[in-house]
Amino acid sequence: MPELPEVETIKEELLPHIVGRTISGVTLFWERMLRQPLPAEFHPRISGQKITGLSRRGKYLIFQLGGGNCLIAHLRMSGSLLFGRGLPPEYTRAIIHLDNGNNIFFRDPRKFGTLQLVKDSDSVLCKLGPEPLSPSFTPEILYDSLKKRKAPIKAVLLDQGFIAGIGNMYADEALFAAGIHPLRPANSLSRTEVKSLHRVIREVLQEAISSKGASVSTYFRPGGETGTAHSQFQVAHRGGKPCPVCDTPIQRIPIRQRGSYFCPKCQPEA
DNA sequence: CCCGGAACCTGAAGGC
DNA sequence: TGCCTTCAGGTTCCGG
Repeated sequence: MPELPEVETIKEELLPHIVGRTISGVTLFWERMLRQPLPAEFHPRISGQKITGLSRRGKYLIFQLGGGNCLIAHLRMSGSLLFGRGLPPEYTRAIIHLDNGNNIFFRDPRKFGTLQLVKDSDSVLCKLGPEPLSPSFTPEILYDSLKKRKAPIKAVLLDQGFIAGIGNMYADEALFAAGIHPLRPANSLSRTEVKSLHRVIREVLQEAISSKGASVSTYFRPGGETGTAHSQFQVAHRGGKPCPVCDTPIQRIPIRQRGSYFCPKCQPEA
């Protein structure tokens, strides 16, 4: 599932191939992925637009276009963007055609991914919380915001309006690295614990970016390669296996309908 | 505002 | 073998 490190990798690897190119057209095989505007307005507005930049905010990818438009993509759970020419891969839901014959294939078996063309990217991105890797995200800000939340810390880390870009895998990894039980009420964390959590969130995300993301299930990089971050996972998707620190079997419990993996000994409930 | 649960989807995996 | 159920989870929407 693409989370911040996966989307960051896609952005970095796609960017050199597409910036400066012009979109000759977009093919939609699954129209419901287009959030706005309606297809009749979408096609004439995007065709012929030059791609002037590509950026990431949270798990969103933002294609900056000439003419004051932005194309915003979200890969949700099973999406990937594959770059190339030739026949579209299986499960391709949209194709962004470039003027030099190359394409961006939006592959998405689960059909959860979205595209939207907007004048102002902030209309979509304004509800996101801080970027965890930005300098303005400090331990003090994290502590103050956690104080206002009594939901399980795991659920709060997944709230994109609280902090942007963390998904199920990296939330589990960060909580393990900080030794914090995922069900702990967010407002029960001590200043020391929050300082530690703040540090490991950054470390876990930064290391995953260095490994080009985690290829569990359907994540691929634009060239079709996988990432290797999952090979460094301590607890995520490792239910029943021994904790790498203490050998206790890793537990899996549902929190907000999502599988949460943790070590009951290294991450005590109290 | 805050919280929890359903809905959106489809392939994979497990049960009988 | 084959049908059926369950699981996977990012986001949005809805109800309390």
